[in-house]
Amino acid sequence: MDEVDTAILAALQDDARRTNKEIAQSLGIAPSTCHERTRSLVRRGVIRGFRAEVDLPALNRGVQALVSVQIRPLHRSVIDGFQDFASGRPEILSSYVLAGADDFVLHVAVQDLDHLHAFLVDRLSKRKEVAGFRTSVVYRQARATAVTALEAPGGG
Amino acid sequence: MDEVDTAILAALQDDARRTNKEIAQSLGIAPSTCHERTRSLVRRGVIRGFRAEVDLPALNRGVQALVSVQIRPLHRSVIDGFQDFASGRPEILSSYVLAGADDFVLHVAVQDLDHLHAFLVDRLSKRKEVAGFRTSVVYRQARATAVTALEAPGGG
DNA sequence: AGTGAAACGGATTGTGT
DNA sequence: ACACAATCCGTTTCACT
Repeated sequence: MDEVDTAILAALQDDARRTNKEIAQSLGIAPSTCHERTRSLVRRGVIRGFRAEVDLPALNRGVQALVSVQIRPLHRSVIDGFQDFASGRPEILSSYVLAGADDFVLHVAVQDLDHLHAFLVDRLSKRKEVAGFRTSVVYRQARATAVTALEAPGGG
Repeated sequence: MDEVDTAILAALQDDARRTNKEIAQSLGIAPSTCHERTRSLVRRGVIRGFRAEVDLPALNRGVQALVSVQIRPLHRSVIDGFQDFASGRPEILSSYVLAGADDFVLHVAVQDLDHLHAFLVDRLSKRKEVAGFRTSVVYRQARATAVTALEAPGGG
């Protein structure tokens, strides 16, 4: 992970369709070099994949919320079962399994507040393992443009 | 957003480097048709962009956490200022502005627990507007493979 | 809006330095 | 690691339906 790798990674996180030629030129290296570096990043697993990013409002998902959920009993089978449930629900973008007071956080995106309420009371509350939950509507979200490598844990 | 648009969207969310030819073939349509559909999705803003997805452990970011933060006073300028701070910190992947008891949730990814602690006590606690925070370490995360459109709010 | 074909350009590979 | 060149293949455009 030198400077060139980092720059390529930043470029592809910003726009995965940027051509190899363009990136090479912007970095002042040969296209063949840039190409091999990019292949290496994929081969080493630094790049997990290339994905299209969708606009949630355009898909009738103008309302987002983070839902903190407590699960009981806190057994592996129950946790796995709830995560399977979460993976199967179209409303849920991602789910986090946590340490601490909350066992799960669900990132949901739905049409409007009515549908959020319906999801919470008709779907989530119906689950036997759900001991409680707390909902926070998302006003705004900001994401890092490019995720960069941090210093090695030992070498920092 | 008909069936073809949805299928193209799903394919590109799964792998943005899938070729137009491949997608067209899998859907049983002509490459030129598929190409125009994809262009339309981008033009209409349904596709916000194409991004490389990175592997956090490969970038020395093996520890993730969600940090709920309370901010005071709750003025626009303070909220915007804190969000700017969040956008500038390399540890932070994304930040959410919320309704409810928590004003912010920060999704952070750092090398290890030592660095998480250091970020919390050296960076976050130092901010005057931070009235309190609660940290949940992430054990696991699951993301939806493809985000699909939901029924229109009025027509459902 | 969809199709087929033709032109264009970048990806990919191999060779040599 | 870099540069060059040559092939391959997908993208892109266009005329037609």
